[in-house]
Amino acid sequence: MTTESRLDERKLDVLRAIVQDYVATREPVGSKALVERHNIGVSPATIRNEMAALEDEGYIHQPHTSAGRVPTDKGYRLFVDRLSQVKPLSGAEKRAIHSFLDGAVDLDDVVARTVRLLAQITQQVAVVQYPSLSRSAVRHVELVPLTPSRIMLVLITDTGRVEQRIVDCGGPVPEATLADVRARLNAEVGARRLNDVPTLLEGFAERFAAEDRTWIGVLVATLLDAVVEQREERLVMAGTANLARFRHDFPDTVYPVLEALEEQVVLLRLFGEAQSGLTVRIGHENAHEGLVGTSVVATGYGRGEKDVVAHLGVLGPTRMDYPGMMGAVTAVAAYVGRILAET
Amino acid sequence: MTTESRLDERKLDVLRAIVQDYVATREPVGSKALVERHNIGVSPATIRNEMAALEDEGYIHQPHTSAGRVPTDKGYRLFVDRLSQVKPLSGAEKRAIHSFLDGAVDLDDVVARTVRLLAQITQQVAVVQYPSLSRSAVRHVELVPLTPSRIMLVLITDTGRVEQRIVDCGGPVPEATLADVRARLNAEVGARRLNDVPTLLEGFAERFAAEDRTWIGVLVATLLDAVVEQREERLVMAGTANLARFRHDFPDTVYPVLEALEEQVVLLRLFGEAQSGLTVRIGHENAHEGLVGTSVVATGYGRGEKDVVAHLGVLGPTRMDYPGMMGAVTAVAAYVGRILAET
DNA sequence: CTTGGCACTCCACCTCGGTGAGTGCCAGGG
DNA sequence: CCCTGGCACTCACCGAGGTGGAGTGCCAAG
Repeated sequence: MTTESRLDERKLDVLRAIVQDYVATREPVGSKALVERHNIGVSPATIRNEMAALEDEGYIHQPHTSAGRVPTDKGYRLFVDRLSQVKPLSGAEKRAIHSFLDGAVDLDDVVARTVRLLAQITQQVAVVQYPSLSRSAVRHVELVPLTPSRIMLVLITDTGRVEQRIVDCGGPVPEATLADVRARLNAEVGARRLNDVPTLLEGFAERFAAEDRTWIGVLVATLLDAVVEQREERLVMAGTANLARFRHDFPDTVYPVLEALEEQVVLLRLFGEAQSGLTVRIGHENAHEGLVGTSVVATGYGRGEKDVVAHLGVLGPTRMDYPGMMGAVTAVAAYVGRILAET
Repeated sequence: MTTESRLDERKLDVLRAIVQDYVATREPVGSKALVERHNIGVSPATIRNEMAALEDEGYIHQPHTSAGRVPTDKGYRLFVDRLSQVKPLSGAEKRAIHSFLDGAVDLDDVVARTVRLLAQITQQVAVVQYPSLSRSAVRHVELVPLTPSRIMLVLITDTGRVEQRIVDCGGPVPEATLADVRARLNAEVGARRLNDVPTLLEGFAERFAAEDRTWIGVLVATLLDAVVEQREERLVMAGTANLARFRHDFPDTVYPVLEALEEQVVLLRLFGEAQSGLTVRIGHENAHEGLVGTSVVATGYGRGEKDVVAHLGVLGPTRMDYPGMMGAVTAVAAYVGRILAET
């Protein structure tokens, strides 16, 4: 049948071998070298025929006549989808995750350690997204008087995130009123999802005495602002130095890549389109000019299977060790999830 | 006299011209090109003699025979110390600072915007240190019950920084007791410098009922931990992509520089040794292997002249526009200081 | 379908002068 | 005493060949 003839078993073996060798050596792999390194029981000439077919189908590509073959993005895609499996971490790496992450004191620290860890074990650029506000729930809202007429509003979420805003009330606010507002605010939104907060607080100010409604309105508005804040889709990154080590893998320079990485928007989109599970995006699939030539391996993380609060992942040249990266990313995500669940 | 002969006026002019031309063109500057671009009223031959003297004294250096001259670190040092003055920002740049920084909502945001701004106007790598805890004062300590026996401790400083810790009390704590502790805690340390907090809280737990002393002891210990936390010497960085643009200025590669920049310790030391005023550190003066070849222009910032809470600065190739960098760094520091003073 | 052989292609590397910018030195002039 | 023009010298840079080797495609035979 056609599927059999077009993706015959040995042809896939050849593709797999090409990907592995090219990832290992960064040199176009020729038919002879291939039969030497892998014990396929056929001659170079046979391999050449297979290669010609693979090239016709767009899985590999020849930089120039009389050079070996290099996988195309399509070739890597097939490799990831069908020819490889996630490589579990070594014991040493698992232990490294434990010792590295266990000392974290708060959310900032967890995120900071995670990103450095990921960069270190993958030797790539690591990106970790802060647990998104919108998917978490309110743990507590605190109102702290700074001066008689100014209040600091502190929003604490169950992911451990803390947001703060200063509210100017326009005039002095008695401590008793403040305590009342604080209590009713917490009664209203405590333990509720942030997504629901805007609905819950509709008409909140009207329940108070007329003279207080103005500043309470401002207060609520500020709180809502903090809740929906887009900026809060924050990211941290580490391991950019690793890019320089792979500079031979980029057509001319690392510059466009570094540039793309500094644009928060680009990075957020990288994750925005990602599924909650393990996602691999290869080369041109990234749909950003600076990132053709790079692949992203990402996954969601959270306090449980279903509860994805953000994403994390690594970015490197398309010529990367996909099975290894996938293993590292999933393992780190799982461990971070466990830590989040504990706090 | 000897000083006159060793640093004669024209020789300094020549050095200044060499630095300026080299910074502008990145090419070793020869005697002929120099007389053409600057209207010094002498011939190339004369300049050659001056150059030979400057080279003897170690201010400039010849990459190879029959090439022009390049300033040495010592040459840049003299240029910065005696041959240049801080270049004020253009109106457009000042306006950019305003519009960029004015929208900040909280401390994190101020820091994030500042570092991006600095990277953008200097076209170098920008580094901003978070206002250090140790130099700021307590604004408020909040205790939020999460479960009957667990409390979230939130420390708010007058620089707008917020620290949080979770405290396990081992058993249920009545709300009334908690309120009492909160009130007395704030009475004790409110508006005091963080440095003084350990002393102020000595014996704090003893003032309460015996059955509460244990958990209050834990609480105080956690608070002190947050106060002295070293990790809090945090930094943010932006503009690493600019390094790639200057890759021709680095002997072989940007890699060691990126690597050095990823080590928090290295960066902290960069600032740690810096004065509160404007500091320029050139090439080997940085005393870090990866950073020979780079210069750092840094300054302290804070809510006033005397009140330096942290540092910020830029890092780039030694071949940088020192007067411009110095102007940008001081201007940004001043503006950030003003914003801090407002909140 | 596989295999060895063969002719061909093209990159990577090296060598080798030519060119030009820049220097150091020297002797003459103000 | 300092400046200047002249002159010989040095050396990086560049482009033009020339060579070797790896790899291919095709074909005829097994």
